[in-house]
Amino acid sequence: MTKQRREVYGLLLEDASHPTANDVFRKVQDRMPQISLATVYNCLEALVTHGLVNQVNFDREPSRYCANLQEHVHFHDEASGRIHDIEFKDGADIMDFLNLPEGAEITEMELTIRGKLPSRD
Amino acid sequence: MTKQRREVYGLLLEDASHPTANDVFRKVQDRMPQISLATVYNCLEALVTHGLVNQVNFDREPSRYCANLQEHVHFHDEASGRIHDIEFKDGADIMDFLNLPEGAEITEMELTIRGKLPSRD
DNA sequence: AATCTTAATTAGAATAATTCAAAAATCACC
DNA sequence: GGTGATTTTTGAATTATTCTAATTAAGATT
Repeated sequence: MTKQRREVYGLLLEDASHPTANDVFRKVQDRMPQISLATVYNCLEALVTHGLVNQVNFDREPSRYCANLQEHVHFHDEASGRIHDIEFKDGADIMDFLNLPEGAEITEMELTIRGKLPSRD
Repeated sequence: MTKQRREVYGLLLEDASHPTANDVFRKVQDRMPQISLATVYNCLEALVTHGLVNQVNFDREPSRYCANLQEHVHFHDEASGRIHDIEFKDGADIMDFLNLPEGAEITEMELTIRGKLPSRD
């Protein structure tokens, strides 16, 4: 854990907006003006490979990063453009939904939903 | 529907391997040597926007295209590198699995699974 | 404290998928 | 068959990300 990694990680812990590498770069620059974009990419990669952070890909958009390690689904609100974390219901198992061939093993799964959230007035 | 679009579409109907734009380009070239990669991209885009073809994104890999319009899930077999289409069980509704806020509307969803399929000997 | 070793950061160039722009070709319709 | 609109082509541009080489920093060792 270097200064830079701690800074990037700290930012992700506070900021649940699923920022891109560039977003992270701009925000971290406030506190470490000399940091480079490549370092931000390196830090994010290190955090991801060490399992502290998840990399989230949506369509062909730039990757986003989030420090919410609990298993969850991403909901892209079309109105606001924001991404929300949605949890599974208790006891829900995706295997129950799918016609998976006998003996298939799931390593990892990613579910992304696009839609509209009710506007809260 | 132009010659090129028909060719690209025909290929996708026959080829369920979820080819990338480049794969499509190389294969279509056999029958239309003068076609350009940009045209393949244009054709794919046209087919996608007209709803004949789905664009599938997995992590940061190149987009893949498939003409299977039935709602399905993509299973990335880590052993073979191949992508398989998996269908939902009858009557399965993803809404039943998720703690979605009241009133949320789903426009579109994409589920991708990484894992191992049993090797068939 | 000085030095050695290793790993991380930096800056900038390189890469790869995709998109864009302009000119040429093709198509649909009169 | 001509005309206007749309596509294709070619090649250049863009953008996110990765790579490279050089520098710097961080510990460990004397």
